[in-house]
Amino acid sequence: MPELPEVEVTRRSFATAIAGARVQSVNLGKPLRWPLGCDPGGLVGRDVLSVRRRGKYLLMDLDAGLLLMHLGMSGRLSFASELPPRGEHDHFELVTTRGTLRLTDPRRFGAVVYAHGERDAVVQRLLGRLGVEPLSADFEPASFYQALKGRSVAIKQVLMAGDVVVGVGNIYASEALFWAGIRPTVRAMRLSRARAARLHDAIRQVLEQALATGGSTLRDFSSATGQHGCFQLETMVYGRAGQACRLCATAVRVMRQGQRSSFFCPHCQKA
DNA sequence: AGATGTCCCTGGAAGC
DNA sequence: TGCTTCCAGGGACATC
Repeated sequence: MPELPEVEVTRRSFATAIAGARVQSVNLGKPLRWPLGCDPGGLVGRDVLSVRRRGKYLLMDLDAGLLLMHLGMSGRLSFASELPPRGEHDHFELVTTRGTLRLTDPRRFGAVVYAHGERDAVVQRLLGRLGVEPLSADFEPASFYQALKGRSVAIKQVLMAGDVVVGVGNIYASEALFWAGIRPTVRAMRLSRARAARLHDAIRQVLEQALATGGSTLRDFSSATGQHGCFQLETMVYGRAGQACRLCATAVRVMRQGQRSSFFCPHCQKA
């Protein structure tokens, strides 16, 4: 499932190529998570200026308005001058003078939403509460520690919520907590300054490592030009319940937190 | 305000 | 072998 590294790899794979393109037509499949929010025909003739990323959202700036795109869990973008015929899971297509951008999403948790501009209510609703970008200079240990101070829930759930730091999904949350030596159940406000700093570093390193290796995930992922990650992410705990920890050989455990699976090593990760 | 639970969807795995 | 059930997950939303 696409988390920050996969979304960023996707963005980089087509952002330059599509910049300057003019929209020629729009094709819609089955409904996605939210309606497009405009007449598809109204996009025809618009120019694509750039593609940015905020959290797990891609923002495609047009000469008038912008498109917010989210890959959900199973979404994947393709961009090419010639794509295979549309399949049953292809639910959004932007045909442009530079090529066709296509969203393939079997589970349809993804979305493409039009906004008139940055101040549009839909932008505020979707992006307004997002936390800091973990790979930016704004993500620094002191303010991260302060943000955790106000939260009484488990640290894993705070990471996943996205209002403190964005882009960290179930896989990278589990992995970062492993590297930081912190059990997923520890209440955020109970973390010491030193442990918060270790977690801050772990989040950065896990995401940067994934990004550097092409955003490979456990499941099928490829960029908009069909490139796969250059290796399968070797997880320490995620998806490894019952298997030996790669550091200490203790059996990795799995538990449920807020309807999600959390994986941890009971020896390497302390309460 | 923060915390909690629910829902959306379908492919694949597991269970019978 | 073929059916049914469960599970994966992001994140908005309603409710407390």
